[in-house]
Amino acid sequence: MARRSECPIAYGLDFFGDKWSLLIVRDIALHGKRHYREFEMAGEGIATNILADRLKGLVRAGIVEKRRDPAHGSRRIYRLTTKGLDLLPVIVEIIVWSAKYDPDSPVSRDYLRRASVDREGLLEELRSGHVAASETP
Amino acid sequence: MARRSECPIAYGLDFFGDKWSLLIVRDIALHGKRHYREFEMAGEGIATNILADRLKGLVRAGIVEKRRDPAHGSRRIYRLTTKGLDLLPVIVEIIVWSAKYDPDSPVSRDYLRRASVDREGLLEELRSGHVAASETP
DNA sequence: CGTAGAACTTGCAAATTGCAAGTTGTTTGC
DNA sequence: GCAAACAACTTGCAATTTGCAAGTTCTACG
Repeated sequence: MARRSECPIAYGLDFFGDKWSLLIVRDIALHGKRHYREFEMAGEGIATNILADRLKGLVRAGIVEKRRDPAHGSRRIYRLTTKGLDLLPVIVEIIVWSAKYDPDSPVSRDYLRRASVDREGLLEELRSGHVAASETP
Repeated sequence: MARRSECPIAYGLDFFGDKWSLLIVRDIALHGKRHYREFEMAGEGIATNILADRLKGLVRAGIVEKRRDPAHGSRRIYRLTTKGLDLLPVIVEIIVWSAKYDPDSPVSRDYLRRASVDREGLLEELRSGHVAASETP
């Protein structure tokens, strides 16, 4: 994949600039999902071939890591790498923006308050418990 | 456009979840561009029909506002609304992420330092001088 | 009036997406 | 230990979207 320009925004969008990739990151980071099946069931109704394609892209980009499930050999476990967890600030800002402009937003006032008053604390909390297996010492 | 789910991230991505929309916002917010022609020339080589389509979408979404250029009647001026300016935090976080992971990132160390140490000041500075005409009192 | 510049629109081929069905590799139940 | 059941994909194909090139419209400007 040749990059479009030197721009950092274009660089990022080349990895997650589509309607699905960040939703997969959200499922892992915010909803604790780890299996293919769970992503498929995630509410937005992603097509299974697109899901496979996006997961492949995220793994290739080093944002997500794929492993066998030690308990069930036919299952795979998907986790965020540090690079993937570092997308949390982007995701939080999208949440804040949407909460402001979506008249039917489900985001609580408390969450928004915390995002502005205790941003680092919120991010730290979201990060906790999400260390990819290959990156544990 | 029916929304995909109640999720705030999906809500946002329905507006700017593609490879081009945020680059147009970037051009206006960070590079001071205002005319169709300038967007076309912006380095990434967007196709003219796609540009027209994205601009239409951004205007419909209330993120960008379109006006006649008082000086040249055949020109149009595109500006960010408050809703569009509120995307700056998202853009800044994408810049920070890309700077960390792009080995050829052009983002200066000073910029990154400021983004973490003086986030609000940086955002305020980026916002300045970008009030859409229809929103000025 | 004729030419130019800016902002699009249109036509069409190529690529991507979405849907449905099929395949492969475990694991579980009898 | 063999059959049915999962889980994770892959494949085929129609529909939509993208990208490229060329054309159109609408104010200037000389």
